[in-house]
Amino acid sequence: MPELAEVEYYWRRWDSGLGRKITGVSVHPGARIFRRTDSEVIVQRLTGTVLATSQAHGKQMLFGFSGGIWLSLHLGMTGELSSGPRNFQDRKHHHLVLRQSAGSLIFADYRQFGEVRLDEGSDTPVWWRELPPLLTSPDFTREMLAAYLTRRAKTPVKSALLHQERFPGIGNWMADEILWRARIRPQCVCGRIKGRKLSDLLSAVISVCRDALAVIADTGEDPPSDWLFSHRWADGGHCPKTGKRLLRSTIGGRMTCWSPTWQRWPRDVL
DNA sequence: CCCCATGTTCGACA
DNA sequence: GTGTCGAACATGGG
Repeated sequence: MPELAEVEYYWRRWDSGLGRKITGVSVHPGARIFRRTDSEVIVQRLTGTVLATSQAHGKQMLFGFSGGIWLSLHLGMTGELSSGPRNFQDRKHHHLVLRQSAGSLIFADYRQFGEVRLDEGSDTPVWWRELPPLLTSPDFTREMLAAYLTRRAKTPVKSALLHQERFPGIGNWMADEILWRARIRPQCVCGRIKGRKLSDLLSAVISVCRDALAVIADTGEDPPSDWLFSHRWADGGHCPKTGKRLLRSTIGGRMTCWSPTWQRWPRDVL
């Protein structure tokens, strides 16, 4: 699930633990999510600290603890954050549980494409500060987008939108949603997107991020049925704009869905 | 048993 | 340097 807005939703599941002490940490040693930072290190460093801050940036989340400890989480394909009772009994996929007197903060990721990382220092980790500008911030500009499209001139725009170095938080369904709003075929190579279409793409990137956050981040609910979202998962879906059959195929190794008559630009592409 | 999956990384190769 | 492809990771669902 987790793309920009779902990450925002999950990140807030740990709000109940802010300002509270970590009395213990339960881990599943050897789980793949600990491939970067050993689970024992996490237990040692976090136990006894206070969860002080939390923030999200695209698909990344960062939790700050007293004593200059930073825990960052990536949800991968199937990661989830939640809270539970103090005596929460961790089961098979609850790989990391932070214990507090008032409750438990839980990270579960059954496929374990997600990752846990620990950094130390009085300020946020350097890599965190160097993350690319959020797509909803004024620092993400038309010039930036244009430059990236030029650099990836031969790449299908669908694939380019998945690059986290330029489009932090965009995932597979958001990329399809953006191109549907901009009325651009996903196979279109980046080098062809200029002028009016560049403007369409820019506003679609920003509006899909904004709207997804507005709709999903508070409740975790799916977007409404007038988005492409709910029609793109299986063969046989219909475009909410035209009512016509959606097409699906693989681009850059990822399932892609589009509306052939609605997204008819460029006309010579497929 | 088979195939598929909202992610990322890495190696091989053009 | 750019781009593509497949594999790998671990698990469950159809």
